[in-house]
Amino acid sequence: MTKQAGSLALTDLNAETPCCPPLARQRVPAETAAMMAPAFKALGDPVRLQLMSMIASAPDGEACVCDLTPAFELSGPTISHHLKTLREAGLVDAERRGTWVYYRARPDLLRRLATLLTIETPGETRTG
Amino acid sequence: MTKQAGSLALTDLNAETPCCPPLARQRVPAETAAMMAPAFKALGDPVRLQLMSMIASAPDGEACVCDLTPAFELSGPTISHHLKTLREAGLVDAERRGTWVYYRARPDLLRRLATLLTIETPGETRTG
DNA sequence: ACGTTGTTTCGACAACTGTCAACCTAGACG
DNA sequence: CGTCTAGGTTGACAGTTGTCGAAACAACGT
Repeated sequence: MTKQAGSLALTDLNAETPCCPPLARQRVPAETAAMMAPAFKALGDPVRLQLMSMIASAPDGEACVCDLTPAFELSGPTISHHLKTLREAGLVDAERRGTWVYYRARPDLLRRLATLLTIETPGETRTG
Repeated sequence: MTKQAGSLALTDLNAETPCCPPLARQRVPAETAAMMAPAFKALGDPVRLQLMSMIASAPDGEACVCDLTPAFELSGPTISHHLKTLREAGLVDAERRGTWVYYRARPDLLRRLATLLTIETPGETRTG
C-alpha cells in the first residue's frame, strides 16, 4: 500500500501554500503536479463527481451518507469507498454526529484546482 | 443515441453547450458527470498534468512532442500514450507540420472544467 | 529510392481501480 | 446488556491503466 503518498499530499494541500498559478501561465513543476493530480484523479469518476457536487451543493454545506447512497444504484460499501477516495484526496471532510455521518466540502482545495485550470482570456477570441 | 462514452463526450464537449454551472451551485447531473469525468481523469496523472501545463503555457500556444518527451524520464511511446489520453479527453489538439507534431491546448474545455470547480466565495456576497 | 529521425501503434505485463458480499464498529433504544 | 440500524472495512474479482520494447508509419536529406 503506497498510499502514504496520498496523506502526504493532503498535508501539503492543507497548508496555505500559494502553490498554484494557472496551469497555462507557467509550467507546473513535478512536485506540484504530484500534489494536485490525485485530486483530479478523485474527480475523474462520474460517481465521485456527482458525490462531490451533491456534497458541495447541499443546502447546509453538508450531506448525509444516508442521502447520498440512495441517489445511485450502487451498494453502500461502494459509495463508502468513493467517499473515502474523496476524503483521501482532501476534497471532503467527514464528521459523525450520532447515527449518521455527514460529509462537507473543503473549498480550499476545490478553489485551488479551479485556479490551476483557469485560462486567462486573451481579450480576443483567438490569437492568429 | 448510443452513449459511447469516449467519442460521444468529445463531440458534446466540442459543441458550445453551456452545460456546466459550478459544481457547488447545483447538483451535477449524471449525464454531465459522465461527460466531464474523463477530462478530470486525464488530468489525474502527474505526467499528463505537466504535459498539459507545458502545452498550455508554451510561448506560441503549442508545444512540439520533441520538446515534451525529453522533459521526462519516460520512453517516447509512453509520452505518446499520455498525449493520446489528453487528446481523447478533448484537452488538446494535435497537428503535424512536417516532421514534428505540435500539441495545442483547447481552452474551451479547460475553462469549462475551471467553471465547474469554481466556488462562490462566502465572503464575496453579492449585495443585491 | 534509400536510410535517418521523429512519432504512433501493437503486444505484453504488473499495478491499480470499481465493484460486490461478508464482516465489523458506533450509536440509539429498549 | 442485547439488539437493531447506519456506515465503514476487508477480501476477492474483473476490468482498466501505466509502462516498456518492438514494430509500423511519416517526413526529411541525400
